[in-house]
Amino acid sequence: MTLPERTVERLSEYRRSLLQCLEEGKTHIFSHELANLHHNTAVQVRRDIMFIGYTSMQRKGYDVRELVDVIGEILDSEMGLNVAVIGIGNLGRAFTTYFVGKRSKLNIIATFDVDTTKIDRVISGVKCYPLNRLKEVVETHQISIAILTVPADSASEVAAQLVEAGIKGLMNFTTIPLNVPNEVFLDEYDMITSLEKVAYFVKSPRE
Amino acid sequence: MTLPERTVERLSEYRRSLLQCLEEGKTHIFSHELANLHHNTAVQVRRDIMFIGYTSMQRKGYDVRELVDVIGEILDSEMGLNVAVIGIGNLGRAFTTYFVGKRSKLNIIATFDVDTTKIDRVISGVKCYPLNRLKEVVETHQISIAILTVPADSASEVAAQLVEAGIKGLMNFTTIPLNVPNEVFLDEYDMITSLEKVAYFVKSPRE
DNA sequence: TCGAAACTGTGATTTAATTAACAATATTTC
DNA sequence: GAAATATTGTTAATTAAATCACAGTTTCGA
Repeated sequence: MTLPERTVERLSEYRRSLLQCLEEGKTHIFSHELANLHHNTAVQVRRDIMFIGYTSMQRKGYDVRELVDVIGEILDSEMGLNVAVIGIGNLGRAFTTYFVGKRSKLNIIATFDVDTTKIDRVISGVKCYPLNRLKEVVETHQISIAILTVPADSASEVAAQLVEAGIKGLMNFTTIPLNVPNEVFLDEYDMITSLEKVAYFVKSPRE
Repeated sequence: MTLPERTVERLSEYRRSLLQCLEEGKTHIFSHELANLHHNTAVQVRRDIMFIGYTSMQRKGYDVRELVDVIGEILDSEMGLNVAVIGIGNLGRAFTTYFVGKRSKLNIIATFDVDTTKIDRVISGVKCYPLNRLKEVVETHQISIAILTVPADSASEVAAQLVEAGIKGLMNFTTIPLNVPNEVFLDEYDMITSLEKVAYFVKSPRE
C-alpha cells in the first residue's frame, strides 16, 4: 500500500522537526505541538501517523525517537538511494551544496554538465562528469534519482537520456514540462508558476 | 471571486505554452493540444478556461492571442509588482538571473544579503543591499513580494522583518516552516521534502 | 475512588478537485 | 442537405483530501 502524496510530504517535514526536538532533548510530543510547527491541525497529524500505523503511549504524546524511526522505515530505502544533479548552474550548485551530508539515505554522488570548464571540478566533494558519460556513470554507480537543472532548451533531450540510462525518479526544475514513461516518478517544480501564483494571490486575496 | 490555487498554477503554465505557440506562428489551439503539452486532460483545460470565462470560436480551437490576453487579465497586476530576493547564495542567484526580464509584470528590483562583500554587487542588473536597509528599500521601492533564500537559521527572523516591512507575498525556500499573518500570502517549497517524496515513490511505486 | 481534564484513534461527514458523460454547435463529406 | 465527425461548455458523478465529532484511555486532583 502506498501512502497519499501529501502524507508522504508531511511525514518528511515532521521528521525534521522531530530530529530538531531530539537535539533539544525533548523526548515526547503531542499532536497539536507537531501541528503548530507546521501549518496544520492536530487531527491531520494524527491521521498521518495513523496511516503509518504508529501508536503512541496514550496521553504522553508520541515518543519522538520511536516516531523518527517509524517514519524512517516508511520513507527511507534500506541501503539508501544514489542521486545525480544534472546541470551545474546556480541552481544545480545550490542543490548539491545544500544536500551533501544532510540526508544519510540519499547520496548525491555525481553531477553532470556540458560545459567543459566544469568537468572534473569537485563541488562539495562531488565530482562533475561530462554529460556524454551519463549512461555509463548512472549504471556503474547505480544512480536512481536525477535532479534536472539544465537550461530549458536542452531539458527534453537530457530527460530522454536519463530515462534511457535507467533513472527511476526525476525532479524537473526546468520550466518546461517533461514526458517520461509511467514507471519513472516525475516531480516538477516550476518557479515561474509559483511566483505568478503568489502574485495572483497578492493581487486577489482570498475571502 | 478567487480561483482555485491549482487552476491559477495551470493558467500560468498554459500561458507559457501559448506564448511559445505564438512564436511559432500558431494562431489557434485545441483543448487536447494544450492538455498534451502539460500533464493533463482536455476536460481539465476546458474547465480551467471556463473558470476564467473565456469562450472560443466553436470547433476552431481557442484563439491563442486572445487566450494569452485573458489569462494576463486574470494573473497580472495592471502596473506590475515589485519583487526582492533575500539571500544571495546559489539559490538566490539562480532565481535572480533566471527571472530578470522574463516576466514583464514581475520585476526583481532588489536583492539583499548580510555578507558585506556582496553589498552593492550587481547581479543581472539588480543591486544587492545590506539586510539592515530592508524596511527602507522595501518601502521606497514598493516591493510587495519577497523570495526568501537565506540559511535556515536566520529564516524566521528575516521573515518577521519582511512582514514588518509590509511585504504582501512570501516565497519560502528555506527548509523551516514560517508563520506569517493571515493577510500575507505564503508559499513554501521544501527541496528536502520533494527529494524524499521522489525517493519514497521510487522505492514504493503506485499501483 | 470518582469525576474532570487532556489526548489519541477513527468512523462519518464535508469540501475540494478531478473525471465522466453528454447536449449543443460547427464543419466536413457524400 | 442529411449524416458523420470534431470539438466545446457544462451538469453530474467520482475520487481524494481534510475536517468534524466523539468514544476510549490515561492521568490528575479532590
